[in-house]
Amino acid sequence: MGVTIKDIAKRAGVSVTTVSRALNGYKDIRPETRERILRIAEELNYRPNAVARSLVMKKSQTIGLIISELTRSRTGHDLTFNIICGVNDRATEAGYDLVLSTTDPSRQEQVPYMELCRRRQLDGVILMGMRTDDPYLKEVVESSVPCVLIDVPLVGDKCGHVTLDNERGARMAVEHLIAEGHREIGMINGHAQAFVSLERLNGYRNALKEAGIEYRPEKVYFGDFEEASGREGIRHLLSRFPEMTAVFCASDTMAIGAIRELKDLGRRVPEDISVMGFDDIELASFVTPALSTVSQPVYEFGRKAVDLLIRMFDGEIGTAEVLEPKLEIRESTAPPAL
Amino acid sequence: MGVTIKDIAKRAGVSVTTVSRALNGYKDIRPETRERILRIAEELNYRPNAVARSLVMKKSQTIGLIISELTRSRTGHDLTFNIICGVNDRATEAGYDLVLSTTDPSRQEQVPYMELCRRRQLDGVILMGMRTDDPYLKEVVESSVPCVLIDVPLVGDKCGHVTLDNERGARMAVEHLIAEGHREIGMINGHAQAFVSLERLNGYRNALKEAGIEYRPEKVYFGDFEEASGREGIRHLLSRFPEMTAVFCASDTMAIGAIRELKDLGRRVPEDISVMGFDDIELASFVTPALSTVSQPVYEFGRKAVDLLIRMFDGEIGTAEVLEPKLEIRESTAPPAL
DNA sequence: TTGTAGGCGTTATCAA
DNA sequence: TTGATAACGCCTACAA
Repeated sequence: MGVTIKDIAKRAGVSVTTVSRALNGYKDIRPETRERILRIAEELNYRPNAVARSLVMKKSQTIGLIISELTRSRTGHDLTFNIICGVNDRATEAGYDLVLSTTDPSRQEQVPYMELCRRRQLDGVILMGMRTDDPYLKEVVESSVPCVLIDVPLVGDKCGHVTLDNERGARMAVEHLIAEGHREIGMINGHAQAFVSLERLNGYRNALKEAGIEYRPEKVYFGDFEEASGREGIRHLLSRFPEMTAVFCASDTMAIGAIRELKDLGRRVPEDISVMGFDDIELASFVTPALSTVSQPVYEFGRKAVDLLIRMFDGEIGTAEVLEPKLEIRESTAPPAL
Repeated sequence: MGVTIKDIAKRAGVSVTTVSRALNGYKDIRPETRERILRIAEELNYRPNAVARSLVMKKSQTIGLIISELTRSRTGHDLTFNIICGVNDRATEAGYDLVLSTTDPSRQEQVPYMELCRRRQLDGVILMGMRTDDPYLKEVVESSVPCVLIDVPLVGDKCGHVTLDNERGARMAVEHLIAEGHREIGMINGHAQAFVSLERLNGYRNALKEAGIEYRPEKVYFGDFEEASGREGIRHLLSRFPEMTAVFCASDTMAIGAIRELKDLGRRVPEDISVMGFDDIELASFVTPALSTVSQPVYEFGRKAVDLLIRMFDGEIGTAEVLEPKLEIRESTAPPAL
């Protein structure tokens, strides 16, 4: 079907070796023959067969993007999508193809991600959406194929990660609330199986501490990043701490849930209570009131992940890429009423 | 590095042929040897090398998902993402890997998508985001690799598509407006290079016609699906037809733009003017007022696309899969004021 | 500067 | 029921 170097060789009256050399830009070849071969390749509209090449080179020029529970959670959509874009753009620029794959906790047991790597001879892998209790995690670190984790702070010889300075982001958010005069600040956190939850909690605590405000664990509700848990969280917190004037949420989705619940409860945002989100998803600026939040450069996450991976291909060891958050103050936060 | 059938053969004291047969479930093999081989494969943690297999089988068990301008337009994100999910889920179920690829109009010239197909020996391709004037279109139809187009109504021997009944969707939307009592209805359409724009325009015209309302081309503004053009569109229309009491937009994003512009103009939605969207993106139910719109089963688009592709692998010819829209009435539409 | 030969891991065609 | 042997398309010593 397709044109092969054999066809070119025949037509050019040389051996396949020579064709291969010419095509791959080797210099031990007479300029004339080289020209001729290139011309013929052009004429025949030759395209190298990446599959055959991969087989012999043991490199596929392909990186895998493995996403845990792609479809499942509604929350991550915006984030996930932008990371995909970043990964895709950078990979394309660098001449790599991208294979997309997903795992469910259930499916993971049976078909570990390493299988994909070996099966397709992936040069490297980017993983996102993994929980701290994910059975894959150890497999990843021990693995011999270079991998980059998103939001999982592991570093190894051939394993790096890119993440946000989540502690700092959370701290900035709470500091802002404090600067506006709040002192009774609750937190609706993500689930404890996400690294970012822990880090954001630290940021919350540190901000309180610096301001001389006592940290009380009961003021932190653990949700699951989704809207419903934002609603539950705010009700839970409010029933116990009616004096609360502000709440910091570990995701915009939960913040939106909280705002909606507050509306149902007849409380005004931000007049009665300020709500701060995290992520800066597209929705954040469209809801009413527009959400104050912490913005993460997610598209950049994707690009950096590919960069890091490629550097590991070139022999570097894994590193941690920590990107900076940015505070995005909109309408859902304000000084507390007197 | 990896375990190959050769290793298994050696260990089992048989030839690679036998191993291959055993592994692939051929039946002309003695049960004992078969068991033994399987056991050894298990012990050695053997994984077939898909690359080698692809080379000889001339099939890669891989389908390509090619998206035009993935990053570029903000509009399609939600739609695009859900289609990706659908494609991914169905492909995984069916045992296909997915390679993601994007094209820019600029890049398209140099690296036609066919190259990817040949390079990676893709079994088939799903294309989305293509415009009617896309130079690729003819390449696609002429191509020998099976392909499925999203929202481009082409059918061929090895080419099918999945789309929405856009005419019907638009008609339903406008009929609803008419049923509520509107007679002065404008339209903010997408750009003319999208097939869906044409079909939605037809739906708008047909609904008017059936209701005995004169169709006037000047009442249709051609935008580009993005928010800004929704703002422009509504201003343009309103300046010419101040009597307008409702507007039908060919995308939610434009509808949201229109609503925002109306707010800036001091007009209330839906009291002063009703706004109907199209797509039912996530945002639609979160904005204020919540958007009345036409919902498309995008996730299903993705799944159907893969289904269709696989059927073509099995010898069927390309067909058209037309899915049904659903009206989603929320708060942005209401009967006109007297 | 060029060609020969071998191999990458699999499957497939024939014999045996 | 099994095993040589030859592909698949490409790359790379090694030889010429």
